[in-house]
Amino acid sequence: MTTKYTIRDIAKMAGVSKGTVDRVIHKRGKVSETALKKVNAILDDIDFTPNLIAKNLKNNKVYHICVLLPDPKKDSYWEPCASGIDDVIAELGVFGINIETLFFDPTSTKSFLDVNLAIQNTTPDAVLLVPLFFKEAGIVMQHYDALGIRVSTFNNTIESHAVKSFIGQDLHQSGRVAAKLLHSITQKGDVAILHIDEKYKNAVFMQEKEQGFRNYFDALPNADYNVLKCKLKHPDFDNVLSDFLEANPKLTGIFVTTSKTYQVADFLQNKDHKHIALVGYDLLNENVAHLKKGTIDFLIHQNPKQQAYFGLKFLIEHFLFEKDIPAQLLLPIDIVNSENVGPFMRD
Amino acid sequence: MTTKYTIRDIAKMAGVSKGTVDRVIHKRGKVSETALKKVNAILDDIDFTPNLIAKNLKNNKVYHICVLLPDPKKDSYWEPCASGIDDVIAELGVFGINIETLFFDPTSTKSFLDVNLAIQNTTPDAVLLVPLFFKEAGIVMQHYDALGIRVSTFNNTIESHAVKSFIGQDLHQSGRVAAKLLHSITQKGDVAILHIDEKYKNAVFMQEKEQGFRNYFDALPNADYNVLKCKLKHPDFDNVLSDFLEANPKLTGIFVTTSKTYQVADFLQNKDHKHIALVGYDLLNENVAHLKKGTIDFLIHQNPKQQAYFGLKFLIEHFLFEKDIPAQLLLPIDIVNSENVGPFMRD
DNA sequence: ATATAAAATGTGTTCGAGCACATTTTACGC
DNA sequence: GCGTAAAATGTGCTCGAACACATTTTATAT
Repeated sequence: MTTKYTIRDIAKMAGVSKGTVDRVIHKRGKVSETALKKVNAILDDIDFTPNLIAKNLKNNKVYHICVLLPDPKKDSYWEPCASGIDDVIAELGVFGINIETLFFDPTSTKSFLDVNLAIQNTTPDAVLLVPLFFKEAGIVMQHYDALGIRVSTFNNTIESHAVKSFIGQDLHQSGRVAAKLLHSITQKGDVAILHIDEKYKNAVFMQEKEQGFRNYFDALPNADYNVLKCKLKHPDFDNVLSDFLEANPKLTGIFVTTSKTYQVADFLQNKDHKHIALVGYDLLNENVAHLKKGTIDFLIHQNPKQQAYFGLKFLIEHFLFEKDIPAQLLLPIDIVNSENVGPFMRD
Repeated sequence: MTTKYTIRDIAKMAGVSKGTVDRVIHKRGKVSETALKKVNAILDDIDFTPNLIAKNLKNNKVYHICVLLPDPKKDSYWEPCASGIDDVIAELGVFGINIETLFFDPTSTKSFLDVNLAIQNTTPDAVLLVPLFFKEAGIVMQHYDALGIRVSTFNNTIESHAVKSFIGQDLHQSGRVAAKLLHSITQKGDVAILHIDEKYKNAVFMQEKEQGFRNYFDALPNADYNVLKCKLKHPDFDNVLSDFLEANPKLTGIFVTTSKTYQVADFLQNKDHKHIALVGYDLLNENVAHLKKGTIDFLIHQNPKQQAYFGLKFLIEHFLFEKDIPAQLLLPIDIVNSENVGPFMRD
């Protein structure tokens, strides 16, 4: 157990006043060579960490942080983020913190730009956002950079050196997890990657998952598997899928690369096929219902709640306690079946 | 955003001194009816939460908390706990906190009692412990209770009303998860529950898992499965297991109820059977090696690190920020295969 | 009415860091 | 040696809650 020193203790030990110690610690100058040496000698001896409680009390600042999410009303995938943010507030709200949550329309780049502009006008201390649109996100990141506003991102990466911190998952590995799951369930046969076109461009993320998925099967020693691929898009979703299934009777497993997995499950449960293994993404209510019925075998949980939680927590701890924000945090890729889904859903 | 009031603000609003406000808030008496009414009127109007930073600064107490674990040298299952505790210290160590980690021999009830006695003599503010031995844990819990020392437990439950807080997993559900996994992999055939006798009594936990496992298969509509059971114990581990496998040629899956799953995997990999699906517990290095080789299909992660993390964090936040400690926290039951094991292992 | 106890209320200090400002010391020119 | 600017150093107040202690008000008895 290390003794806790105060600047007053150090001042006494060095034979100077606490003002001088303070100037040395903060390198504010106006300190003679001799005094500097005396104080540094003490500081080298002991490990002094200033009392952050006292520091915060003196500071007495309410940090203002904006959180910018795609509107959960447009895509319920984002719903759990709110509870992640609430958790952070419950945890760190005792220190003065002002969190403002804002939404943009995930189908509209304009909405994204507009809301970011509004945020910039309020000059918050930091921003946590989902950089859904590559180009536009890059632009707003540069604006924040110029304004000296710290930004953290989560959910998806963008190629911008303005991004200082990212929370998310390894999507390539995520594809491998899906592959391994289908491999475990099906033993052999044809497996299909199924992309469902979203209104907004997440094609890059789907590709990363696909690559991981293929990468796994490619490396298998005996070629028991064929990896097929199918792109679905409304309104001819049902027709294309129907044709695809008829064309591939040996199909034993399907990997859906988006959270719209339930749409495939809806389709499959109406046909009375032999069971086709189904692995997809995210704990939407619709997906969980299929998971419990057995139409979906496994869901991969991308954990938007935890992503928002850590993103916000890191920012606040950075301001309050001067902690470093990790450049990247890759969260575990949670495998969920009908039996362990419970605790993941209490949000 | 709510304005932050201080006791001085309230004093001014109520037309009294901050001393009176303080007495009202802390119900210290010595306040006239009229003053009480005036202050309470203001307190009802606004929601006043005292500045916990200032409170802590005034308090200026270093809380002393003991953590008591089974010795990781005797059972490496406990190794990750240390890093969970380190995480808490990294997070909350800026407030004066003195955490002392102690170990007991998981094969010796005497060791458990001895170390607890030693802890009681140091009169810490709180204790976090693994109540491995039912009877002895119950006894020490009562001692702590009598001494007014707050205790939280994790990993396993004991029937004692002295237990105020428990962090762990739902073991019955955990057995169901294992069952569902074997069901997913094997489709049909015989499945076996395999208990490996430990030096210390965790029979009750193994039973809970067994009940969950059976419960799942019992509820399946068509009886494609037989659930078998086998108890293994050194030194005739290999013989008994060998006989069991020969006696049950239709066996397609095994559920091992302890972290010694690798011992079964070691055995299976030396026989050149057809593949028998294997599901077990915990991310010991030996287990993970088998997981990556494919000898073990799934591991259920009991997450000792997170258990220790939350157990300790709750205690500290209780003392520092007056937060309530949940009576029970059941952590997610993590399903781990060869592909998502990575992020769980960075400890 | 007045002394005196008792109750009520107000004041001032503490916790540790940070910073403004006051005070002291040093340097340098004449 | 002295004056003055500049550099160095020290002092004191602030943040908000808590609590000890000082002061004022009220109640009760004589």
